[in-house]
Amino acid sequence: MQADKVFKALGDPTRRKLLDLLCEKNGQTLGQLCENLDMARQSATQHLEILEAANLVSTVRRGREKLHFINPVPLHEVYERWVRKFERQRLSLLHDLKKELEGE
Amino acid sequence: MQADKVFKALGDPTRRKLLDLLCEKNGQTLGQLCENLDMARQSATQHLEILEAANLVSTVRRGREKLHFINPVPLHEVYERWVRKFERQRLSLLHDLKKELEGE
DNA sequence: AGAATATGCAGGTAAATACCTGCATGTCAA
DNA sequence: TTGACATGCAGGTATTTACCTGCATATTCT
Repeated sequence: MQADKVFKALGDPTRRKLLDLLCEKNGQTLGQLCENLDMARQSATQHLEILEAANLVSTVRRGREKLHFINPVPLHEVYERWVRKFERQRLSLLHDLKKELEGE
Repeated sequence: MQADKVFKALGDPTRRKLLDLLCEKNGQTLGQLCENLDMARQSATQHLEILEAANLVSTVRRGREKLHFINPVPLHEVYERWVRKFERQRLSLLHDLKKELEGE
């Protein structure tokens, strides 16, 4: 997993919207995705390239079209490494701050 | 939740390291955190400000020191919105791609 | 074949980002 | 009260990012 690419990919509202669009209807072409985006096609292409580099989207060429599919695996890995770790200690981490605010 | 700030905050290795450092020992001062970072103090301050703006870190002033505490809540919210959604459909999303690769 | 369609490639710009140095302020302790 | 220490503030630079326009290539359909 490359946490860096995954988080950077998710750190942009356009790219999160692309994931949501693909979640509604997987396997859309570049053109279909662009219809929902309000930016030039080439800008959308760049966003999709970033999602692909983060392995969050896989593509398949079909004739002159390019189909885009969500790959949920990196999200799961990010969750395992970056969310569960803190989730496990959630209450004790909050307790640390509370104790300090109350004056030790 | 501000997904944008949270993901952008997580999209930098220094900031993820800061979270790991605080996870090992919560409530560290700026100076303590800097000792583990290999960059100027002011650069670390900027990273901590970004984590604080994303609400991933809360601070408490104690005399001339500033203590830093992890706040795990935004991570949990990001998980609920951005991971569980895809996790629920994980197998069907992967199936879409597999089907396409096999030629419909 | 030729026109329409879908995507790729090559730049170019403005704003954001991640660093830095230098100096100022506030706090503690002898 | 003065020196040492912890942090804050101001500004400066190089790189990355998120857009764009214009043109090229590849595929389909008539």
